[in-house]
Amino acid sequence: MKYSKQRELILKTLQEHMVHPTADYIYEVLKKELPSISLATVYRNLNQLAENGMIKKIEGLDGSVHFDHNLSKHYHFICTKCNKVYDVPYDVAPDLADKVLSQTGLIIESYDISFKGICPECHKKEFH
Amino acid sequence: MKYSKQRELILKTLQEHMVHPTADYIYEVLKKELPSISLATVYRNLNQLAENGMIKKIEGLDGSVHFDHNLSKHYHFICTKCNKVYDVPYDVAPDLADKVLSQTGLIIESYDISFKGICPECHKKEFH
DNA sequence: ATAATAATGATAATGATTATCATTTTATGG
DNA sequence: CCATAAAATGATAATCATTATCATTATTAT
Repeated sequence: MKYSKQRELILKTLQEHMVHPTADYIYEVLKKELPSISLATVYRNLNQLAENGMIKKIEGLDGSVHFDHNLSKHYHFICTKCNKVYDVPYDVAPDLADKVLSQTGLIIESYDISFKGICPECHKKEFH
Repeated sequence: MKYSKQRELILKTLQEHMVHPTADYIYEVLKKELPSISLATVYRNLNQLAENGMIKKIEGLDGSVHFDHNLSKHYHFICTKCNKVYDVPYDVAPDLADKVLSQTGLIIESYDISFKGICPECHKKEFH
């Protein structure tokens, strides 16, 4: 993997955004800094970074794809109102791979939990 | 929701297939029984059934969407080779909603776990 | 039976992602 | 430090799953 300014900027942008952005969101943000950047380059690099384990891909409720720079073990909470993604600490369900192995014999490489509910922000809005 | 033969057949087909089929797979199967059926009808009804809680939508690894007639609580194992979906029993991780609530304050409506790994079938093929 | 409502089939439209390809950038090694 | 090979880019066309549209048909309740 050869260095490129675009890839560096994409990774930096992902790390600076606490939300878990989509490819298109990163593209829109980066256009301000590097107007010549192409949407294809953003997709290419996000996928490449994910394949190399430098970032993670998350699937949203509505089928939307988000990216996460946080490599430490954790899960995700997706708001059913606004589709935003939040982190949930790993220790709510540690070592599930071992449990699955002993109960089913399946060898687990990785797993992800997506919790669904209404986030505090949207919950607030419900009551103005 | 009004009765229709198409919806009944779609639900029946889903129930008869142990795999968790995609909309297109169901369409291909049903065409043999009811050649006049339209792909749009299959999509429409699967979504409608899912909205009414009669079946469940699952997101695959590659972004593909599968449907599941099994409403009892359980999780999913997705093979990273063949993308097939298998069931994992609920009791490998029961009552996570309560744990998340007490640790984060987030109110969980539902959650799904997708385990990833290589399924026994693909594992066999690796060594012929 | 009839009127109201919902569902269908066919197809066009959408939207996100990927493929293509000529050009440019990066790494390397003589 | 140039020359070459390999990889990355930007622009855009292509793809593919899903959704929207709409005229027609089927279902339900009165």
